[in-house]
Amino acid sequence: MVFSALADPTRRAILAMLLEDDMAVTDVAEPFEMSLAAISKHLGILSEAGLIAREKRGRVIWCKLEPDALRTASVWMQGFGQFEPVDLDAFERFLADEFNPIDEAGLATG
Amino acid sequence: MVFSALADPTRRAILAMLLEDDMAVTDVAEPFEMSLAAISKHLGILSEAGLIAREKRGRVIWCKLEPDALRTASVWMQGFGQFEPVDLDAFERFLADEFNPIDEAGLATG
DNA sequence: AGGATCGTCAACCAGATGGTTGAATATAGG
DNA sequence: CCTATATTCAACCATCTGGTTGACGATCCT
Repeated sequence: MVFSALADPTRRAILAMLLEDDMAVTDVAEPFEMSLAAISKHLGILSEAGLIAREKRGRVIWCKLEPDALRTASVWMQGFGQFEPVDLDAFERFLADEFNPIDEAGLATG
Repeated sequence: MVFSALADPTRRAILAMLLEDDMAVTDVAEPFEMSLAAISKHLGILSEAGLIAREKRGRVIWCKLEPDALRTASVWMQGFGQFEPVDLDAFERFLADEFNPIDEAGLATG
């Protein structure tokens, strides 16, 4: 379920990282202060929700954002929001603000 | 947290009901096959997430949708969705489709 | 005042969730 | 082939979640 997947700050942080670029599982895990297995589980949940896709190349699994699921859920939510068109700047603000999942998630500093 | 609040099908069903009109707690609970106390908890979570507001008039507490929180979260999600403007019809389809929370939630039939 | 209705609170319970560790699988490379 | 790397799997654990029931406070009505 998309919303359950988004409910966890670690997973939102992962999505934010993948917004920058596709990443290998190990690299996704690197900034977090938790085990690789935990991150692997999170990636499984994100994948199950359709929010990311995983593609194996050699022994490395590449993760990339799958924006459709988010768009879909966003449509649902906008149904309640009375459809004022959304502006890009607001998103930038959130990424630098308290809504920022990176701050909430237990990221290693450095 | 908005996304945790949205993660539960009962709560999404409640939001869909409130989209129609403001409702008293008892009336919100009526179609569900669970106790009033359970619904009261759900309303507390929705309220905590800023998704609804509750106003006491006499002994009745009226619940109404608070679309700002949804708009806010929707903005965040659209940040990942590459910002194609969203159309209203899509929302209508969801309400009649598998994304419909009313079907997922344990609603009494009739 | 007294009874019925509206809603929440508190205690409790089963199952889901998010984390851990250690073993297992698959691939790359010397 | 052998070892190191990349990732998942399985078992386990603590905490959160969503439900229950029964008691309670507040309000309306007669």
